[in-house]
Amino acid sequence: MSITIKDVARLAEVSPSTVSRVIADNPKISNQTKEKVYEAMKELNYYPNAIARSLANKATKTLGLILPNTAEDLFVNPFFIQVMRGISLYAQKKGYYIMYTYSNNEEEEVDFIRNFINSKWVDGIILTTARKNDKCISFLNEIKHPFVVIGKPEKTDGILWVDNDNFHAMYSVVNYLIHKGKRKIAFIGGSRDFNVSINRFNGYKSALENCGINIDENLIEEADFTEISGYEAMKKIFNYSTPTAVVTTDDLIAFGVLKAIEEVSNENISVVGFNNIPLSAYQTPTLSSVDINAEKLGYFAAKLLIDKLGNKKDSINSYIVETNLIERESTN
Amino acid sequence: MSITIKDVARLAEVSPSTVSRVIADNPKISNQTKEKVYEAMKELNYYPNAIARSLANKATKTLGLILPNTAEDLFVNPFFIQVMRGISLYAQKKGYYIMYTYSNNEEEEVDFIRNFINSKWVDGIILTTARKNDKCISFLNEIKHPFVVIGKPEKTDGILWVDNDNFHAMYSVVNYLIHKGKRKIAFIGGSRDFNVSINRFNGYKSALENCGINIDENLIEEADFTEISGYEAMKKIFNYSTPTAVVTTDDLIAFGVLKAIEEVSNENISVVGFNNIPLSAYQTPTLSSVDINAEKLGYFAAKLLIDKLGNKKDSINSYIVETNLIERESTN
DNA sequence: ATGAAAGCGCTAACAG
DNA sequence: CTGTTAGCGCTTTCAT
Repeated sequence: MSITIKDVARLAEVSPSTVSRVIADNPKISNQTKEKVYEAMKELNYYPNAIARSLANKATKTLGLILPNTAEDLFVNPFFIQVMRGISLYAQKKGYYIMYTYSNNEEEEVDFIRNFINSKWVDGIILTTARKNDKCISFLNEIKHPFVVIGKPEKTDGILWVDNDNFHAMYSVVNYLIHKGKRKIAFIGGSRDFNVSINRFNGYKSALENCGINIDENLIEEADFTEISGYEAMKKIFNYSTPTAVVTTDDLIAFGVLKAIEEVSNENISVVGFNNIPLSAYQTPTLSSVDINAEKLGYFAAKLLIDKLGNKKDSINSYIVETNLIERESTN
Repeated sequence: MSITIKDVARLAEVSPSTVSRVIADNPKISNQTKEKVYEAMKELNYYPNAIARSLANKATKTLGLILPNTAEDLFVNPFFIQVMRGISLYAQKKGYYIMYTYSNNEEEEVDFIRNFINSKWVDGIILTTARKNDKCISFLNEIKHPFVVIGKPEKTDGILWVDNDNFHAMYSVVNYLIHKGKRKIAFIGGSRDFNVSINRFNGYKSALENCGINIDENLIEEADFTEISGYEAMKKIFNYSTPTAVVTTDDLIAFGVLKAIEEVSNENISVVGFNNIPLSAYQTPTLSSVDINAEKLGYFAAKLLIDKLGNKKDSINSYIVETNLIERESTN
């Protein structure tokens, strides 16, 4: 009942293959017949059937997006929505579609990926996080299916990825604090299971070393991505000594730090968060935080993958997205 | 190079159609041959090609999700992420896939919908908002393509929709405040372009009327979904008089109200927000707010649509998702 | 530059 | 219960 290529062909008095060529904008079709065909398409209100095209082309122009369900801060942190929007922006430009899926754990993620690929639904996969020893990455790498990772994977050979320069971002923050006269700077970071955490920690260390400040292990704590955990980590540090500044790898952690500081009512301790979630502008004091430009991360992830799928042979295989320190009251 | 149904057929020594029937779990296939076929599939590591199935079935088992790009609170309000998760939950259960798309305005939304449908990508559409005089709804209604709306549409005949009982939710809030002894209750609502706003306003009116309290037009203001706008609306009300409570249709508006109240430092004015976004727990005072259960909205939207697509003839065509007032300091 | 025909992988009458 | 056959709508050699 749908109008097909045949109907158009009949009306335009050409063969179906000619119509197909017009759709694909094949150069060796005379402008004259092109016109005829376009008119017929318009008259019949014809739209190509994407499924049929996909079957014949063995490509769907669809990307599969793997979203984690676990991230506790999924609702507080607009990271994923921003990433999705960035992806969508580039994908739409290039006529690509996005399918998303949530999974509960790494195993399930691999299952979804396998399903996406085996059923031939997607041409490529976008992973929204890079874990230590990531099963999704190794799986995709093994079967050699096109994919891109948001976050820097451990081994990067031949893998597409986008990320902030987390080392540099933290390095800059610490440097900035040092130049404000702070020398006793504590570090409270997230789990070392995530490559981000490690990279940020290294940035912290290098900045200190570079200024000839000794690393004090007692000023370094690990926390999970919650406020309470940040609070406790700060308490621990206070038990040892009082730093003049605290850098963290996540805003929620920083919120807890602010709370702990409030209790000792010391107004001279600077605090910096990471991710610049909306809540940070609402803390007292308002929290300075590093904006990671999540939308751009998504945009370039899509670009990398789509360009690769388009067989641009010489295409680059990674992007670094810049970060910006948003200065607020907590670093005044 | 992919393994197809034919390869399986050959190995299992049956015809392709038999294999197809096994995939579709057709009841009239002997268990014996079923086993044979399953073994062959396993041995060959066969997976059905979803595209080919879709073409033959004239159905993709895919839903199209229309996300707005305009919503200013997209990043502050986890509404959409929660809705997406709810949708995904039910869809995965039923073997459905989700494609999402962002659009910049109503026109563009209609374009995306048309494209989704004409290209035959999706079996049904999920709209995440119901506007006054909604073009997407009327378009979909016209072409009679299956869809579901999150939010109650103006005319509901034959349309699938899920929503909170916004009338009742606001009615309850106002009632609750009255029983706390408040009688001079102001209302600051969002644009009447959204059906939600209208319904909530009606709930407000009814609750007052029901308790024999006269509606005072000077205590009623409209605001857009921003803090500043809420602040100004509250200022306007203060110019006229000082209410004992303020109900709003959005947390951001309520934030502005809190700020205006803080300036006159009156601690006896109760304030209630709507949506219960994470930020509300971080205000001073912490903001009481109505939780709308966004994930459930998504879940039931998917259920409604998928069940309909499954031709469950007697299936219901709307769901009401409950709301909960989360009491915090602002109503103490 | 254009047409004929085979095929992408699966499904669904129809026949037996 | 199972096989044969003809599509689903589009693309793509291979001719001409």
